[in-house]
Amino acid sequence: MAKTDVLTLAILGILNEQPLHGYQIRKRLGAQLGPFRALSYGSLYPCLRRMVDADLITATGEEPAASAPASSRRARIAYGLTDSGRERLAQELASAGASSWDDDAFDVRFSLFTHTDSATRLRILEGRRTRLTERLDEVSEGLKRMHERHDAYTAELQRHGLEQVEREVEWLDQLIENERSATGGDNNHGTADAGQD
Amino acid sequence: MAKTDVLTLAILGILNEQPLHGYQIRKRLGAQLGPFRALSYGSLYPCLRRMVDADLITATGEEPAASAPASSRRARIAYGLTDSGRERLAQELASAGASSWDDDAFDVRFSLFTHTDSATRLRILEGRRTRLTERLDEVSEGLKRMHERHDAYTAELQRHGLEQVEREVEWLDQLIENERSATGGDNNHGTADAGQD
DNA sequence: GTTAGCATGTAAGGAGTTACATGATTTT
DNA sequence: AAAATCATGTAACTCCTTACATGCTAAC
Repeated sequence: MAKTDVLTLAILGILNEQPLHGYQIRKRLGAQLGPFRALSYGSLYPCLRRMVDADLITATGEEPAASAPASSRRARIAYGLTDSGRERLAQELASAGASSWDDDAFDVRFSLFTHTDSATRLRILEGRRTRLTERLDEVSEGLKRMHERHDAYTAELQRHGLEQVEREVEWLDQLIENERSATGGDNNHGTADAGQD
Repeated sequence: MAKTDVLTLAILGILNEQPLHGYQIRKRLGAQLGPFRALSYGSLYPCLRRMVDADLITATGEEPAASAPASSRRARIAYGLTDSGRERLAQELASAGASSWDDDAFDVRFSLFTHTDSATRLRILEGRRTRLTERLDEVSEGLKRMHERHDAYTAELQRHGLEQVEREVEWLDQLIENERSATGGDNNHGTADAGQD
């Protein structure tokens, strides 16, 4: 099973809704994953190229119709998923490995939750939660063993960092709770939206 | 004026207090900048090498004393600042350019605030605050222009991201206020701790 | 005596950015 | 007609990680 990196997955998710140009993919990515995470073209286009080579997407050059042959517009390439790409996306959406809750992967997986089944959503949220609390523990351990104490500013930086992580954990707790109560009911939407129809 | 990257600055700051081995520098870095940010040796040692070449630090091999010539212990290298290194650190601590409030540089600068004068601290905090509110604005703009709406999960991710940034701004506001009231008084400690004594 | 932690390094490679190079379309 | 935005791409470079290679020292 070929490895799918985070960027590839994000693009697969975006193109699942509709074919788009490279430029538009970039904007979408920026809009979905926040103000940061704005990817450069120097990263995007080579990735699209690789995806075409791997037969996950097709590049459709907009060929000027017979109507206006004179104004041959510059290549505007629309990228769309192949069957193979749709299959790969479905595969990834059903998985919940460590790479789903890494710092850089979690938000991409989360932004695809509408197309993920409830059980997988829960596993990812819990995995992420465990990852964060592990970190919290590491810091506490580190603080205990630290012989040389921090100055006031360094301590404040540390305190603030811990607080941010704690809040993230609370956020996850809420989401997990919601997910659990929804599962008890009837709501399990989107299970196979990415699959074959 | 030679450019000082973030890692170099962090090391300069750590070695200003006492000479340390590479291994210890790494631990310190991890302890000061949080559980993440743990640097690999593959990054650290080449940087130390560059710093030695640039005459910012000296590498002192621990030579076995006459007492125990048999157990010639493996090279344990203590790194310490040169005068040139101390000068460079003082220079950096007095500056407050854009590179002081970038995501990856801000916490390093902050962890050195004890050795930074009050005016510079204030400028850095304000610069960081401006950077963050600019981001907040960008997102709002983006949301306004977005035609295709987000699904519930993507919206939640966005909301949470904004909330985290807002909290960071509140944190900065507190720090800025503290800094202002302290300046009014007498407190301006540490101004030239890194300078010549 | 064996595991865990201390200690130093190199080589290969991954994932991304910046700067460059080009040109079309829409808005002001 | 100028400016902004849409649009595609490449080459060089930066920064960092992983995997490897080596060996000492303290604790259990």
